[in-house]
Amino acid sequence: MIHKNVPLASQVIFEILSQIDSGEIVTENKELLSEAELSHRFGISRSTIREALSKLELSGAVIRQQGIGTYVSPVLTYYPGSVQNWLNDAPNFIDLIQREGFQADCTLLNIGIIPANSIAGFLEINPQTPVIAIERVFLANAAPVIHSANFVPLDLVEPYYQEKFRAEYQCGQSIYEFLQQRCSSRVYNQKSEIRAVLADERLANLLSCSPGTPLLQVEEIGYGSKMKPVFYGLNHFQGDKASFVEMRHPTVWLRGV
Amino acid sequence: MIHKNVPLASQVIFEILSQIDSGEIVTENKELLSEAELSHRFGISRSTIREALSKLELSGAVIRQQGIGTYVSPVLTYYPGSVQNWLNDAPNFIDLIQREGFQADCTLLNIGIIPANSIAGFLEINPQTPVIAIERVFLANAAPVIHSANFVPLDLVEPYYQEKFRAEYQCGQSIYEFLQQRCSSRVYNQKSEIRAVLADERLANLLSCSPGTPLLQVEEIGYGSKMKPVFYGLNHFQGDKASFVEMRHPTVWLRGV
DNA sequence: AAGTGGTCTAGACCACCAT
DNA sequence: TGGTGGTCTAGACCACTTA
Repeated sequence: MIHKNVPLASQVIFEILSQIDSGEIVTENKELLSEAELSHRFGISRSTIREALSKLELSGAVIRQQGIGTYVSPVLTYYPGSVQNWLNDAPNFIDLIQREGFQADCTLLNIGIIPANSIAGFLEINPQTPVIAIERVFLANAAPVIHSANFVPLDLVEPYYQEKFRAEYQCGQSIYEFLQQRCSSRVYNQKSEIRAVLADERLANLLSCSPGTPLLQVEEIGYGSKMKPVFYGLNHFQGDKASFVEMRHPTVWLRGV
Repeated sequence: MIHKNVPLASQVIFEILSQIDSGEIVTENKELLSEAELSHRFGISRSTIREALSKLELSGAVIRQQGIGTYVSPVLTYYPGSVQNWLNDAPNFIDLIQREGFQADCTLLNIGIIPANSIAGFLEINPQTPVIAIERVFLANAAPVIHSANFVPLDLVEPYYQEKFRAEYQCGQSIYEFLQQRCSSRVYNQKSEIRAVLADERLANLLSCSPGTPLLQVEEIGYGSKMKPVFYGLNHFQGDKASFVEMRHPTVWLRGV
């Protein structure tokens, strides 16, 4: 069942993940069918199969070993049915909280236009350049768990929206959705820096915890078209309620060089 | 200057990074030469050029935009000459500390054979199965900054080494080097979970900080051949002295699905 | 020796963006 | 309209592992 206007490799990814769930194409102890076999079974060239497998490998879903075969990650075999989660890891805090089974809410603390000042460097603009600042708290079952501050250069925001953002801002929206909808900008790339910090008076107050509580601080710079910085974000997560999971692999591995 | 037995794509990656540094193939405002132009200039098929660019994109070094072009990451343009660091992100704590300009040292706290017990699940073995446990502290300019505990199933360790690990263990070695050298195992894939925690009495003592100091806790499971778990690690980083940097990008992005 | 994934080519066509 | 990156194919050969 081939759809038009959807890359074959994407459809192959979806098919492979689905059939991993149902066990159709996993021969035994996590081993996947060979590339040649998949190519034949789907009626698609091996190059395209390989492209799909590459993406799956990079997302940590499988590993491939020359001369042996392709193996399925325990993350997938532990949680069969997790295909959808695997594909859509959209970092929307509301979704993130709901996915964990909590009632999710968002409170807007502040929204306004200020000079970039100390974050000008991250956004590669002048300190006087105005940015739109958005400060929010996200709640899980009514308890605050994430504090989030985002800053977007004002000249990116579409003119019509600059006039009425106070009235029309949608609080639950992720910064990516905001950039897409209000700035016609996509985030292509993002630099994240993760640290452990203690809650100060203000954060403790906003997150309903005591000062000195451990927090995960995530500082982000998002890059849009032509590597132009489109937002700066500073987020704090309650340490005992949040964690980051990451699958790692050798990124650029140079054999012999 | 083409070498044999080294994949062309790897050589292309190296050439591209070098020539980005020297500015040869960056036309203006971070824009790279087109794929066709690179293909012609290197005398290599466009598919191979594309493979190299894919890896560079996934490592965050460039972004590509359909209909526009390929752009170089600020990480590279900010720090020209950083090519080598970009290629070798070997997670060896000693190197990591030295790279930041400190004197690096390592202290072995404990090494021994114990039953897997509570970490058996992570290693997919029985609780009674023996594992080799290695507990270390890493120091920067003589101040302890990282506490590291690693556990490797004993049956992976080569028999000859099981007898004399106490005498011959090399403390500065990363767990990856240990697995390679003493277990003939490679780590293909790794799951990392990052949290913020407070130092307890014992950790505070080992890290020369007061109880209640914020720490980054990184819990790791390394997977080797055929997705077999080869080590479990629990590391703690002094929060104010360590941070993780990560370049993100849409991992598996399904157009239209 | 057989089977696996890894590399590489040449060429075709499509989707997107600027002008 | 022309140029860019994105998709896809068919086929060849290489490198590695296991038996």
